[in-house]
Amino acid sequence: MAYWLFKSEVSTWSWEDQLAKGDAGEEWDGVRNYQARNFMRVMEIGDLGFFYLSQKEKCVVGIVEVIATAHPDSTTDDERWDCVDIKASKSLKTPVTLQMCKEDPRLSDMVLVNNSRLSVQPVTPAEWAIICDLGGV
DNA sequence: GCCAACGTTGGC
DNA sequence: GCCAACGTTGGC
Repeated sequence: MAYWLFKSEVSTWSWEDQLAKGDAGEEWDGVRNYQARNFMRVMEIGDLGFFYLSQKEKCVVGIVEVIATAHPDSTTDDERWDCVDIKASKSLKTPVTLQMCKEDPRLSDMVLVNNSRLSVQPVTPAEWAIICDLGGV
């Protein structure tokens, strides 16, 4: 099982939007970046991911679970783009901010800290455990 | 609102 | 296949 991080903006797709979808989940569409797409292509059902808000909030607010492996993105006819389906698993008790990640030396190698532009990224088991701890889950 | 970092496009 | 130009993202 692997760990990931999904980035969104509140104005596009908020954590509340994701929660509202319940166990049915929703496809993580709109990704137009090869690196991000390649990560989605190797995801497996049951993989977990952080739900991160960029721009204003800049924090991890929840945990999601992959419920469908990569399939064509329904928002485009361009066959290059695939996406997975995810459902909300749980909310963090305390959002973990980007600043907290940057200040924690154990997270200094995190992709989020070093390559802020990548919208879907891998998270190591160690990083996963640290952020869950900081988030109170 | 600015700007750095990065990705993509297209001419050669 | 290289690289300049351009567009986008996201932190500050």
